[in-house]
Amino acid sequence: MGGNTVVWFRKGLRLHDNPALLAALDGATAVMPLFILDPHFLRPQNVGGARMRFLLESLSDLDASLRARSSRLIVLHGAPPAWLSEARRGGGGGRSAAHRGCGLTLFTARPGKPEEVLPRALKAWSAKRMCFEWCVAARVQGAKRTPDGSLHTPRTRDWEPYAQARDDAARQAAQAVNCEVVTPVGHTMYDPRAVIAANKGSPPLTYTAFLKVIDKMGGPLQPVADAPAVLPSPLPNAEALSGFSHGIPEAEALGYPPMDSDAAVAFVGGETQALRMLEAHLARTQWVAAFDKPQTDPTQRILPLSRTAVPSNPFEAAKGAKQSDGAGPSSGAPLLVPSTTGLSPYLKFGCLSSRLFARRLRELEKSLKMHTQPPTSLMGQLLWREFYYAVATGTPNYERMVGNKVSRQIPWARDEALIAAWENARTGFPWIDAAMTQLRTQGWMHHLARHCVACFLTRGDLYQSWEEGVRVFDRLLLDADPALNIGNWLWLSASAFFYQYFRVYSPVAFPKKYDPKGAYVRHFLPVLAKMPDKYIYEPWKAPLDVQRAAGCIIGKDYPAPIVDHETASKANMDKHAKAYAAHKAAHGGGGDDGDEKPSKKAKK
DNA sequence: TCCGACGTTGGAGCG
DNA sequence: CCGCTCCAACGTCGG
Repeated sequence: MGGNTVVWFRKGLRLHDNPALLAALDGATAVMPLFILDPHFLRPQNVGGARMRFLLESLSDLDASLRARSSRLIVLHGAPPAWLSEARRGGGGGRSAAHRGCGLTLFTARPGKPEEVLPRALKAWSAKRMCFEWCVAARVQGAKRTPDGSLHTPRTRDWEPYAQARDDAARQAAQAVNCEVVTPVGHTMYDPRAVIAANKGSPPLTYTAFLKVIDKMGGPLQPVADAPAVLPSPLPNAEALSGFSHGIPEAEALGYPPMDSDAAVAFVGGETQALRMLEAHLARTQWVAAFDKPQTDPTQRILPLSRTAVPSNPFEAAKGAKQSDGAGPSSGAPLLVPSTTGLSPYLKFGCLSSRLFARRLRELEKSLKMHTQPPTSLMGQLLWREFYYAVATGTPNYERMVGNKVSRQIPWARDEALIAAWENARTGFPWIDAAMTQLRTQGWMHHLARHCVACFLTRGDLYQSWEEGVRVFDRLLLDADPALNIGNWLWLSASAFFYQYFRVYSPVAFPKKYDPKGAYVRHFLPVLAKMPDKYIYEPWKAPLDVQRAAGCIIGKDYPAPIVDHETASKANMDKHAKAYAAHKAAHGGGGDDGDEKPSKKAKK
């Protein structure tokens, strides 16, 4: 063996429990840890500012950890400085251009794609082996329309998700220069392909079925390895590839506007912070033991911590601090802890290994007399992730409704104005708009808040396609992981996995249970800061003099509600019932696949 | 083939 | 504040 080896990082931005990295180290003389800033992801239409910053921070952290081990991260991109300054000036940008944080030009020429960079790099470095993490092909592309407007995504039968095409191209590039390619599974505990195989060739479609399958399979396939103490150094001047720039840029240099002040409080990217957060959570033994997902509070906010002085244990630091109900992110605001772990962004980028998390959880659970169980326990949350990965891997056209066998075919309405109102936090429902504002500024929402806004956009109120929701979440969430994001949208829209469409979240009653004084809404929608508690979730009901006193006139300072929730949700239930009946009519008599459109003549 | 229990997280009204 | 029932209405699994 021996020779020069490349470890190509995409997700998996960590040194601990990194199978691709370990495979690269085996017998290598020089190891080039490589990250390519893919222009596909440098577009605010595809990746929002908060996630781009999280990524760049994660890269800096990885670089620092590598440098402490006599190595370094080689970050290559094809953007010459002139291209970047062009980006900063902004320009077009389609429908996204008006959004905060989305003022960047749509680029037609996008140099520096991995399939351009890799052949040059492998050749220049005389690489004998390249290792990268195997990745499920579920990348979501921008929304597209058919001329008749009936479908939401292209109907090309052989349309290949982005990651699949990228990785295939990488393999070919390596083969062309006789470079061996190794692609172990590192992102999940189980190889999704093995789960599918163990279930007779198709993914399990219920959580309990999934649990049975992995029980049969035994433990996770891969052991959990520590970070290597030292790495073979990369070739000197490995970065010097003509035609490409190198180094980790600032988000501003990539054309992103300065960070929103509220965004600054949320998450700091990188493996170092991920492990720190993990330990902080595991130290709260009783909290872990009692963790019961549906009981966690969606209105708790992320702790405002300084990006330069992160407390080693935010939960200790938060002790004694009171929840602020003031408007806006005031300086010196008390620390607020999320009611969940907030580790999802770290799992998405692989700053934290799910297998390390699971192993530590299992150890802790063994030491406890009693603890909660899947699906609602913390371990249960990690297993949901595995479940969705198996479904995503085994479902062609997973990212869209048409041609997706697990998705019910629903005749969603389409109204650009409604979608835009939802996306831009202008629905007139404070709970929905506050949650969407948290998403837009911080890149994170509690799971139950996601339920509410997803139900609202789809089956609950607006009856718009879940694909529109996927698109927005995919851009704005720090933790946007297509397999999980799409799976949850299928769930919430009652298109797959969950079918009790008559259980609709009320944008008024639901948040009241957790936060009757509306502190969460007041924080994210300062315009409503002075609205009396009684009207905080339905300000349109406040008498005009109350609105005046609160300095917030509905219809002027804050939108009037774009739908009547009671009327809309009832009408939508009826539509869903008809769509289900059409499905039953089409499949009841031994019908085949789900290609046929929902029929209008469905029986009641 | 039928029937009942179950499914991570609904709302409203009642006692 | 809790636990319970009902609400028009679901599909899946197992016996």
